[in-house]
Amino acid sequence: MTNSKEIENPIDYKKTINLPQTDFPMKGDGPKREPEIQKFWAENKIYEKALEKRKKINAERFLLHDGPPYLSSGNIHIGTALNKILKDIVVKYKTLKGFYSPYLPGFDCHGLPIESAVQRSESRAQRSEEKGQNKLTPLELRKECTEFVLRNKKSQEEKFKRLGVLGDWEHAYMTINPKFEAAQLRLFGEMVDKGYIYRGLKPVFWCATCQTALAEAEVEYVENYKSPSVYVSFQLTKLSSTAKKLDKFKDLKIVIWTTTPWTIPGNMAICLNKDFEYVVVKSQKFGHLLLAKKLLGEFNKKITEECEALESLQGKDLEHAVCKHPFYERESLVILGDHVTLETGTGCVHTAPGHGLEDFSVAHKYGIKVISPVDAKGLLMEEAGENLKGLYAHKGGNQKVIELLAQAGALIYQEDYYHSYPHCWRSKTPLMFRATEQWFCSVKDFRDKALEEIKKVNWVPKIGENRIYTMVEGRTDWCISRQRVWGVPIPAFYCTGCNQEHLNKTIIEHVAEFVEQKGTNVWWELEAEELLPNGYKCSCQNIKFKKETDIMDVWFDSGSTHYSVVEQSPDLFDKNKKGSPSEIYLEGSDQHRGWFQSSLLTSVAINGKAPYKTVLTHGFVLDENGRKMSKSLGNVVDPEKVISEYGADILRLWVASTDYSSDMKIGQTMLKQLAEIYRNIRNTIRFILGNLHDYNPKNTSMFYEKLWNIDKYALCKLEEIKRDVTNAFENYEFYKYYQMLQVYCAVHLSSFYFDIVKDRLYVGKKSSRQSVQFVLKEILEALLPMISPVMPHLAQDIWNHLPLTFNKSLESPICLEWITSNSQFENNKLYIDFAGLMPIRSDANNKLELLRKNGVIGKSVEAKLIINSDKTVAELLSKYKDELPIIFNVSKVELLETSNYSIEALSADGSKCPRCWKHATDIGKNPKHSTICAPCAEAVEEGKQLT
RNA sequence: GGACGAUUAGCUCAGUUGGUUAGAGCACACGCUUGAUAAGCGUGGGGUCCCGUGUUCAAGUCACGGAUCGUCCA
Repeated sequence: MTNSKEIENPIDYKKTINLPQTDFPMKGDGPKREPEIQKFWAENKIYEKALEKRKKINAERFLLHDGPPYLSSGNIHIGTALNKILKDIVVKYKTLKGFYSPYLPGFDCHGLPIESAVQRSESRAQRSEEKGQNKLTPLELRKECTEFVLRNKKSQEEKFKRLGVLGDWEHAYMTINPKFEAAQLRLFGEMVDKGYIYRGLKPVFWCATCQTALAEAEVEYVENYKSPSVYVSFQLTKLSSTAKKLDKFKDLKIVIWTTTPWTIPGNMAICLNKDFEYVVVKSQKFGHLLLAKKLLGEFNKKITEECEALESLQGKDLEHAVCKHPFYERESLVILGDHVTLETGTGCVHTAPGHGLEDFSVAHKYGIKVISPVDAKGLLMEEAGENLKGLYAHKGGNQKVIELLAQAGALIYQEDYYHSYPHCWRSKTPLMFRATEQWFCSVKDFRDKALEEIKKVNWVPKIGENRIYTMVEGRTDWCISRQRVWGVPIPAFYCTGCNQEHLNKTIIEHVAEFVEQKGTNVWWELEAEELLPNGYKCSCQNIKFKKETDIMDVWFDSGSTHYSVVEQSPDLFDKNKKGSPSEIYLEGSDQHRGWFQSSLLTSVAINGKAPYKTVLTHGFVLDENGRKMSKSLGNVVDPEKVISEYGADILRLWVASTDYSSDMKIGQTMLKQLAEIYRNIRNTIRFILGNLHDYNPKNTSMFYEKLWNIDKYALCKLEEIKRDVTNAFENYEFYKYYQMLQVYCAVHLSSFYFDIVKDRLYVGKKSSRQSVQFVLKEILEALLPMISPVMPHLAQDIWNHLPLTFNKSLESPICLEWITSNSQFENNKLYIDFAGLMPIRSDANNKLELLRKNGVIGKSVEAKLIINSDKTVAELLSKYKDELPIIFNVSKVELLETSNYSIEALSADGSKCPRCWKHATDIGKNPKHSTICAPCAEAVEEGKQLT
């Protein structure tokens, strides 16, 4: 080309500038495009490949063991989504970090809510009507439950996958898998072998009409139910040494109050509150009586007397005193309990351990026997005495007891009392608490060990430790039996001859072998003798047995997963490894009472150690105003709707953005904000991709020393972000990561570095452009793994649009390595200098804004700055003299050393260069390029030589 | 009713052993930009630090009491 030609055909300088080029779309369009990305992951086995990569190098294992969500529905709610996403973030991060971190999802399949849902279901009701029957056999019911559960599992699984959660979904564990059930039975066998399992009486809600035990969920409370309320006196026969001053009242009686007189035959104790003040009064009609001081006024009104306190003492002084039962030759012990209140009654609580839960647990502490002389039909039994035998407790029983009390001179007062009382949801009849034979796990036998283990676990947040510690410390024995059919059977047998119970490791192993082959249905399919080892005999020589009909508490199922899932899998568990099988459990804070505890108990029972090293808990998800979500309030946020509107990455970003250590809020305001942040992050990366389209690291000999100062500064800022983000992930503080990522992209990159570097990228010389590109590549390579755990779809999308020259031997950023620090990029001097330059830049912006307001300039680059400053600042500025116009985004910066610091902004000298848009006084200096400024002319000439 | 936790700008979060005028990003308003353009830049307004009492020279921060919300338990 010659000069003359150029004059004839003036160069279109627009074609000589390097504008961004990329196909990476500005919009994520998650609702539409995420499923395609997920399909890609599945088809190309990205999860498996990421694991394989770690397995090859024999990487250290990091096991997050999945707490199984309950399959009572096919839908997932926002809390479940949060939980699964948190887990996925952890697993993806640990994998990037270099661990072998498999994720095996699980599902909790048994239990009453499922059994009830199936019984209530429409199809079920319809069918039973057609068949003219209402009761399914256990096997029929179990079949329907199985179908129900499998349907829900499929549906939940799809929804979890749509969140972008990767894992071994194909082999997800279910608590109805025969292998799982067999392992659970074996774990139970170990506990039996250690003597932790025993049979005892416990009061349960009992419906006499249906003749069955009811669960909490099946109980309805009826308001204004009429009960006979009675005040009853118990003669004191022995005082404790701390109550000697009461010796003088020889006829002293304790007054109790109850609304269920039929439970008096079950009375074994009287419970006082240790802190209350109790008084002795003299009644004209009844002699010396003892009751709580605060309730004396009420009591006086009832008996229409004005009794006065003669003596007073604290509840604790009466502990271990003894009374006589009003109509049996039996003692009733005075005990203490915190559940005793001063709301109504006398402050002395009639305690029948067979007829009330609180009574039961407080009596348990004192080793008091449980008696319950009521049969399944609600009739008082022989033990209650000839007078009461055969009477229905709630009707004739009540009446007769009152009569007997009156005869014994123990009835002080009687009236009708209206209160809310539990009823059966099916028969609508009043319930009773009835002690029945139940199976227990004796927690007290290994409580101390469990408490010791709790202290060793890393609880995140820390407060979780107190929560579970006090719960385990104060818990009574674990009642593990349920009178249901949808669950794992308790594999016990009873001799039909002598009724002896048979439960031991050998029997259980024998049953477990059947179960492993055929599932727990076998318990209902086979006869007792078929399930027992050949020729099994009772010590009474009988060979006929009955099977236990109770099943295990569903918490025992999930509480066994550390053994029945983790320890059974060579992939998840290394038999030679010491310590807990799982690195981490991650669930909602309600699981302190649930899964964390049931898992801890079974694990300590058989292994003597906690099943986890770390337990991370999160709070609950509330609506935008901090209210609980409920259908009736209409404030439920459905994760599926969030996904169909914003995409899974936005939902995942929400998870990362909020501090889960307490309750979290979600709503449209937040989601819209998150969508904005997502867009900003996305466009920041789009800018990088666009400006790297021609970048080929192989052909670039760019060394750190050659970089501009602002580029070096950008790299040392990047090092800071890399370090801080890694710390945030290590501490599971994802909301800190979110804040950092957001500020980094919006402030450090978009509004600072990218904005000032555009000039060099678009119109600068090759070396200047490559200096920037070197930095952009470093930033991009750091952002990919940083984004990948939280927004994997975005990361994959970026990956798919990387310039061709990038090394893409991997298929997905999920398989990358986590960022490592580069000490070469750390530059403390630069960091400090720029910390000094930033406020000056801010002052300059203020001046430029004034100029803009006055209509003198539009873009900052149309201006020049004159900076007056003292020596120190002047030295700092002159150090970066050449880069100041770029840093301040103006055409020229003039420095003056004066005593005062001030900045002046003026319209720049010269005229606008049509190529770089800066104002210049050297336009046309290069005769070959008469219309553009000198640096542009140089850049254009350089470009020509390159082509 | 009991135990535990939360409460700083419209939203998400900082705020160190108590120490200047309580910060950031986003959102909002107003400008600029058409070479990141259904993007980008600049400037600005916005706070009863849940309420009350106390300790202190000094309280968002410490103590006590209360409110609201949430979880578990009864």
